[in-house]
Amino acid sequence: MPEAVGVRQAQAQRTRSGVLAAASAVFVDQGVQAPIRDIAERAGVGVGTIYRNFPTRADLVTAVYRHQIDTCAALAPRLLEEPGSPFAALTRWADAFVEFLVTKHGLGAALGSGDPGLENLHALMLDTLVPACETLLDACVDADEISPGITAYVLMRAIGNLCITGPDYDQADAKHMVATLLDGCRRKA
Amino acid sequence: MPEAVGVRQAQAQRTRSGVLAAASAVFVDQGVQAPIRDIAERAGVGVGTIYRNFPTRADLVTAVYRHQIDTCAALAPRLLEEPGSPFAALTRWADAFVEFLVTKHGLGAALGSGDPGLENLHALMLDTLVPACETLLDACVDADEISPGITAYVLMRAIGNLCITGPDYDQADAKHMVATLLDGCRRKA
Amino acid sequence: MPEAVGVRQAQAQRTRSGVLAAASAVFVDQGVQAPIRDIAERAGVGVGTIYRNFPTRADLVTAVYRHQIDTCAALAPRLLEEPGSPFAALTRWADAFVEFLVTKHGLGAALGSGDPGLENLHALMLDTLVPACETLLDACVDADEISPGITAYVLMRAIGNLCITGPDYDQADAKHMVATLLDGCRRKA
Amino acid sequence: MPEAVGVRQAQAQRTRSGVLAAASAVFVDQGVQAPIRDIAERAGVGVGTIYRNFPTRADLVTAVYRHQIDTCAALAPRLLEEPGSPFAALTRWADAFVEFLVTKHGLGAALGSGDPGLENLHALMLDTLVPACETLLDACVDADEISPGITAYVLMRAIGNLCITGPDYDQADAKHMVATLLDGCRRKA
DNA sequence: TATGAATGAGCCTTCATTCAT
DNA sequence: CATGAATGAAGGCTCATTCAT
Repeated sequence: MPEAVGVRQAQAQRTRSGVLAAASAVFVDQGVQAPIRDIAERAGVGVGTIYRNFPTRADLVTAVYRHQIDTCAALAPRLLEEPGSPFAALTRWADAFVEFLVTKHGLGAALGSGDPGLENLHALMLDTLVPACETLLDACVDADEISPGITAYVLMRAIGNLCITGPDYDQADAKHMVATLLDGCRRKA
Repeated sequence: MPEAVGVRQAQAQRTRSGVLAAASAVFVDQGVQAPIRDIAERAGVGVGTIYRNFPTRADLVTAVYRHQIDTCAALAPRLLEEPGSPFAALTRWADAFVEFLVTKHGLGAALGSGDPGLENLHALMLDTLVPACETLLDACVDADEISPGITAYVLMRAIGNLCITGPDYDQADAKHMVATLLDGCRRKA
Repeated sequence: MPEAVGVRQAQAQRTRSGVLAAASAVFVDQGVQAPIRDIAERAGVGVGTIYRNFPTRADLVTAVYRHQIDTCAALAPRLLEEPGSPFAALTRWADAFVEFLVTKHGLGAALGSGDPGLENLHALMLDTLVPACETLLDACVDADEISPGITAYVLMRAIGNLCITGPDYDQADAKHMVATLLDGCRRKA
Repeated sequence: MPEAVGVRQAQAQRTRSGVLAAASAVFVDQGVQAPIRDIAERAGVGVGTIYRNFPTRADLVTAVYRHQIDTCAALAPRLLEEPGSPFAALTRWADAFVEFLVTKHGLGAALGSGDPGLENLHALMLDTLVPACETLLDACVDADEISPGITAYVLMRAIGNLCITGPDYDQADAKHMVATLLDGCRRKA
């Protein structure tokens, strides 16, 4: 009964997706440290199901953000191909990255926390976003728009940190500061 | 027996100091959310002693950092009086602030976490550091060195966030990014 | 596997019952303020199991006594239907109520303590026992056997208080005093 | 220096009185289980002073109420000497006892709790109030106003229990129930 | 004698994690 | 595979009690 297997796989996939959607929602409400049980309840599954699919919290966090990270990474080459200076492309890419971060409560803090167990999210960023950012940075350096000496990783980490918002430091402030930081990277004439 | 009272007060003061030293050390190791018990053990006292001296965790955190915050605030007017541009003074003050933050693991994260209960540390910063920073910013604006539109509070929050270090993003990186951010604040000619 | 679910539910029900039995026993020994841990140990379960089934102490206390309270309430109409005067029915109902109270060390005290958190036990009594007692009292008043002016609630509180036993004031004394109180309620010819 | 000793003794006595006054006030506010520290603070002394004067909580509770208990006991013979029936004297004495109990939050509950450690308060009542009550009861029996078979101790315990008040069972209700109980003790014609 | 800082046992509560069904 | 009941470690906080001064 090969169909039966397919049905079962499809069901399993649906369960996984449901968990991811629930986790995403709960992370926005409560941050990435939310109790596993809350996520299970929101997803309408047992906690065991979450542990089966995502043995560690970091696995879950990573899976939740993987798609958006991939999307963000894929944006870089497209921006470079568009007309305009490489620095403009970098700026627009940073906008997208910031947009991603500020809409996810606690993710920035999680990234910056050095929390072991979130290392694979860290690794995911290194593997996908950093290379994407690097192409943009390299293009800027080649165009003599920014000084060399700023690595993609450090820049992204800095941007990530700037996106940790709070009561008196909101998303607009974060965007403003990121823009200011990029401006500071610019090669002066 | 006035001496006896003095002896007891001195002993109590020593205990208090020991707790503060232990807390400071534990905060570096584990962050400001470290279990009270750990701090008590490090200080060689019972948990009750901690609660007696610092009824809430925020009281303890605040006490640990108050002296350094005050010192940092007092630096601002002195830097302004020295020869050199206001922007140079701002840069040097930021250096001191960064130095303060990066040597305290987790403080930046704590400040940025919006954690209720850390509100009075927040308040302490607002009350002492923000005015200090404001005098520097105002001087820079007056000297037409930076554009208006950046508030002291937001700038400090941004600097604070940039000082959340971790593996692959160390103190040197933080300083570099802060310098870059300040450079981005500069009025272009 | 519908049986599997049934098995699990049955097991959970057995656990719940075990907790209730343990709690009942511990309440007799130590009163309703006994540590949750003691109850968990007596039941042979972890504290988490108690909290899962009974989020608050009041939930546990209420559950322990609910069955007996219901039984006691259901007795009132049956006694009224039996031959004999309404006052005799009231007396016999009070006997049953006293029997219930004196076998539960500390319940009377708990009811009389005004302890917040035991409000729903209080409410349970108001909702079930007070109406039961009221029907008896009303019948007595209608039969001109007792003077109006005594409310069911106050009478039950008084009976409850009289059932707080101790050394030198045992169950027999409590019953004697309750009988005397009821006698005092009687309309004199 | 015999005067010096006298001065010191007088000072010690004043301290003791202050503690008793503070304890009395705190007991009314918080019940007899109030933290020792609260009493010490209200008295303006250190906790050690309380422990020195009253090694156990029961010692303190007992001392607080001793004077009032003595006063209440002394009332019995005076009431008997006044014109009127012995039962009227008993009623008036019960009124005084109730008045004493209901104005002391938690004392009734404490008396009824069987709490070991409050045994000496218990003993104090046995030694002073029970004999006083006994003379009244005996006089009533002699006058054929109440049936024998009710002991002074049990009656007082019952009255004490009836004085455990709460939100919906106030002092007036307690007095009413005590009067009803006494009425129930009365010999019927 | 008086003080009150210090101690630490004890209770409460949450939640990550396991595992029998 | 999914479930969710059960577990118990972990951390918070209070307060009775001791003892050096």
